[in-house]
Amino acid sequence: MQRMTRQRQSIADMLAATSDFKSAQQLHDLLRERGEPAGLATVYRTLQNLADAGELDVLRTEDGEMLFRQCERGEHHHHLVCRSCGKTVEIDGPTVEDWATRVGRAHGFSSIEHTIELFGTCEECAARPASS
Amino acid sequence: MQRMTRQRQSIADMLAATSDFKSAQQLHDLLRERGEPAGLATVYRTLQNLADAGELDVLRTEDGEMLFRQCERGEHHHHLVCRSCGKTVEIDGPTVEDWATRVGRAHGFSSIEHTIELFGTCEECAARPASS
DNA sequence: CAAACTATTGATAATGGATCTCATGAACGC
DNA sequence: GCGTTCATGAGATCCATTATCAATAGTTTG
Repeated sequence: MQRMTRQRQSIADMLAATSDFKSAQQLHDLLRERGEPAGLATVYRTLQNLADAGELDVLRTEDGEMLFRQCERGEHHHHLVCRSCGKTVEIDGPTVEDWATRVGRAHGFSSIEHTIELFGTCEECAARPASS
Repeated sequence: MQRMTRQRQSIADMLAATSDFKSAQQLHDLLRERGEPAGLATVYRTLQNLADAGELDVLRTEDGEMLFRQCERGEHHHHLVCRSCGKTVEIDGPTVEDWATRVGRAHGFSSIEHTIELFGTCEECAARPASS
């Protein structure tokens, strides 16, 4: 049975409140700062569960760290992520979807899936010299 | 100065001989089996160098492991990878490249990079019931 | 060819994200 | 409340990758 605990509630709230991709560690820190601490293991577990349930989108940074985000739309879409602050824009690209399956088929591949993520520096971070 | 050592030669040969994406660990094992062992650190370092020099393409598996492959073309391109046998086809998509930067700019992002990989089942693997 | 110079190697330690362990604590049905 | 059972979390563990650094081996030079 699935129980609603204070930690799960906090994590869910946190995710609902932000619109950026965050790592488990970041969430762990944010929760502590907010005075609603949760064990790191719990954060990881909860994120895993939510991701499995399809309630979170997951992606990996260049250095392999997992980032999570609660997305507005449930349907398939992609992301434009600021590599310095995590700011995220949801993108859909019918053009690209078509291109992907078309190219796949052309080479005799079936059950085609694709990974498409865009990374860049958002306006604010580009303006700022270099801080956190 | 860049020196040509036995290890580097072996690793380069190994990469030239295969057409599939391989992990550092796999290459390390293959080299040992072949009787041309190289330290794991050396394998990682060499792969890193080659990748930095743009002579290798890198991608990450779902569980975050890095895979390397020597691609025919030096220019930017993407891959269509068979998820069951690793067969890889090099893809280029001018359409997609444009789309990526266009979308990025439209949202005020700069220094835009993108990750686009296609996964599917190749003809041979689709025909075969289920083996390795 | 040998000495000297220095890039490279590699066994091993260190890192760091993610997962596992398991005794303790908290949800919730009754 | 009570008890059953799931959840928590501090710390151990895993595993890919990177750093350390003394020993080794390309290269150059005399």
